[in-house]
Amino acid sequence: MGRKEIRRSMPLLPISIVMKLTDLSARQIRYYDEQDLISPARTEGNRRLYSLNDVDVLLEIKDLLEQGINIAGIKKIFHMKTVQHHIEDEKNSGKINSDLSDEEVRKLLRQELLQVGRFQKPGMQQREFPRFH
DNA sequence: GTTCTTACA
DNA sequence: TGTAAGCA
Repeated sequence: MGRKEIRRSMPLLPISIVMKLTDLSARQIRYYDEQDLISPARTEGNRRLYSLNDVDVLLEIKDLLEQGINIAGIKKIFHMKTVQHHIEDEKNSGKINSDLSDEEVRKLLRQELLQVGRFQKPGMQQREFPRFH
């Protein structure tokens, strides 16, 4: 992890500030924490301290939520993003994906993304799904 | 005064 | 998710 990432993951903000920054309620922010979508640090007094990175993730969650995707779908999308990042890391570290080609992996991820549509909140209007390359 | 957990509508 | 209670 580089210095830049270390700064972005530095615990700095109390929940009141994060609420204003994301326009999410304390209830929602704590709930997404419970769902392991974010992992804010804690003070000695057990108060959550959020990083700029946490704020970014919360904004992403908010965006996906507004697109009608539920928590299960958001978790899946985040997981896919993680997998994709690992693939890119391997690629950049000189390693070669022996079993599946890069294109095949993207194809699989795309298929999974389409399945996220089954994680739509009931009674919500359909909107375009986020794109993956 | 602010935040936390737990519980209930 | 909102809100209230009782703590820290």
